[in-house]
Amino acid sequence: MTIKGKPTSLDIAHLAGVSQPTVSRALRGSPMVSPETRRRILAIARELNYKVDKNASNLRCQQSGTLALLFFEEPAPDDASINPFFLSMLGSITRACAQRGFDLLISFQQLSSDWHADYEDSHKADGIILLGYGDYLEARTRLQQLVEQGTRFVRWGAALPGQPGVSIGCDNYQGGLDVGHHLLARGCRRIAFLGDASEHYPEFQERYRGLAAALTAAGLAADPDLQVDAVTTEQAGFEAATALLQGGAEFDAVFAASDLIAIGAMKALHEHGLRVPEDVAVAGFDDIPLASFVTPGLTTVQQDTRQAGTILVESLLALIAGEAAGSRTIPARLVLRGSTGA
Amino acid sequence: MTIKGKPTSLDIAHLAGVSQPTVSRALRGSPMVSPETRRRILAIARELNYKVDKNASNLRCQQSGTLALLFFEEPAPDDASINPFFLSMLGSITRACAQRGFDLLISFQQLSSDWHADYEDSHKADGIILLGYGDYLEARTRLQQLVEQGTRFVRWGAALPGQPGVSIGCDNYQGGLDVGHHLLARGCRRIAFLGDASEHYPEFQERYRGLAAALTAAGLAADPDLQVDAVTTEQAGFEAATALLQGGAEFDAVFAASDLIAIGAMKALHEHGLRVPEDVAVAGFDDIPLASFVTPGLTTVQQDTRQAGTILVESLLALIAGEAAGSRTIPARLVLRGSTGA
DNA sequence: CTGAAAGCGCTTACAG
DNA sequence: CTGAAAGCGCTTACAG
Repeated sequence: MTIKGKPTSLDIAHLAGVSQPTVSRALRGSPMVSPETRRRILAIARELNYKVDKNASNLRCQQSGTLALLFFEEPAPDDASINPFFLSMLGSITRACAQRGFDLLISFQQLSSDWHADYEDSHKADGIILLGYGDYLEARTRLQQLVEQGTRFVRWGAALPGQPGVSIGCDNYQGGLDVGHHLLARGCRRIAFLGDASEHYPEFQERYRGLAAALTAAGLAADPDLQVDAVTTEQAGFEAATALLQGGAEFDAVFAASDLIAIGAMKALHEHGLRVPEDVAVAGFDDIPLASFVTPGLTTVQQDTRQAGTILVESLLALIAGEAAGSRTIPARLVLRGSTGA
Repeated sequence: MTIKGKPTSLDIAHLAGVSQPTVSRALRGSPMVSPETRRRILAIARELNYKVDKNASNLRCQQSGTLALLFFEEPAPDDASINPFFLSMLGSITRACAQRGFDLLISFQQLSSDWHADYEDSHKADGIILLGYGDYLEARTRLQQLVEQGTRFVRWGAALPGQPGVSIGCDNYQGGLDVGHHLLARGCRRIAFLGDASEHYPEFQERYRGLAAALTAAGLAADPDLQVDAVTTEQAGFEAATALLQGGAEFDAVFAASDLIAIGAMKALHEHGLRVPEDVAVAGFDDIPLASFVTPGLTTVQQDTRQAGTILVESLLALIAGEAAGSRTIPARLVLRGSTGA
């Protein structure tokens, strides 16, 4: 007997001399199949390289065994500009999905496009993971829509009160506080902050608040002139630091809202003949792989991406299973390297 | 009329007072539907936020509208160690898929695991894109299996004669040649190569061959003692350069098989008190985003990831459509920066 | 322990 | 231009 095209469970059934449902049961490990029958079926299935058709089983079961990962980044002109931190998250999310037998569908979406719930509505995914340092105030409306439509989703971001849906994020405030304390302990007094510190970017805002709290505790105040907006790219960090230098601002340290910003800032400092850390100490946030490989190594705040990915996936699976899942904050950890003289 | 759960085409049909197939036709833009009927159906569909159930339509049409992207990297202990170059490819592949209305399923696989054709056999994907600097000789057997099973796939890699399946790669030989010529023109005579140069890694081997050809053309010879194996990580580059330095090797330039290796090597040189480019010139390969942001900027060979992603997707879609598709090589472009004194 | 039956939500000939 | 019918390949009550 020759089978044209991919084998189906009916083909296996004919070959094994049983009914098609029995094949299905055997393949799914149902206890209601005799060991002998199961063995025969599995052997044939293996020989034919049979794989259950996911479209059929998903249709029947009304679920997909797939999660969708959506990046909602600022419109980026070039493909290469994905933040390495998120790519590290991507790795751990992929792994967490695989461990639980879920596939991962990914998509890089503009904040502006009309993706909301598309993946779930079309049954392509059972739930959605949102990742990205986008403008929170713009994203908020869409998150609200998702909640109203009953879409299952979790997002990586500042886990603050009053947000729609489930957010998993690290303790940005504590991280900023730690960096502030550290820089102050190294003798820095005028600490510039590179990154948006408004409610548009709650994570950066929290980091800035942590820094400001450290300054206040030391009897100092955060100087608004030393805060320069920057999105999360080396280029933005380079430009922000350059602007600060050309504006004649005086500072002895830079706390960048992300490592990419910090690396761009270090380049600008270098080009202006300033030494790191002798003239200006620099600290970042994220601990991307390259943070330890720039010269000098970059002091930064590590976010545990492995843990983050696991929690994101587990929280989403809980939502899908109809269980409760709340927002959570994971710890941040200061990592000392040469850029602050450590 | 209230609908429980997600609306189906049958719900729309009832509401519009037509049959269910007519709804399907209208939604798919069939010309065999009167404008008036179509308008009514589309309005209702929009209002109910109806989306075609992909599982059902895929089952019916026997295709998935999805491509699978599989990374087959060396077993990596930590999630963060994905080569930024591939992540850049990931971005362009995602975009190319989206433009053509295909979804992208991704998976990070070990070379050792038993994924071959799993995605396609289970109808989860119509075809597979393979990405990774794995050991080619190990991968080869699996590629051969894929070809035999009739799986549609394309891979990024050295497009050399005699390989199973379709390979898309850049002109590694020309890139290595360009780097060699450039370093020689800067006065370098003893050029170390960091990276495996055996047939296990044909891309690296080609880069090395290019370098060797440049040396030969200048009346010099490649010194085997100056070639040190290294996989594509900063750590490996750091270790390879350190080994070279501690072994007392004399060299005035380093050509790293990838930017990550180069960045690790630069750190090692720095720690040994050697200046780049004054004491040792350094060049890499890939032009990852950070290459321009390390200090000094890294001279490297750019592979056009946008074009690569587009060609990979187009070639795969051609295979899926039953058309012929062959291996292709895309140009490499030397990018000069401070690390070679440019 | 196994089989006959129904049905998941679509798409596509086949009639009219 | 539209509808009735069949069927994609599964899974899961329901009988026995």
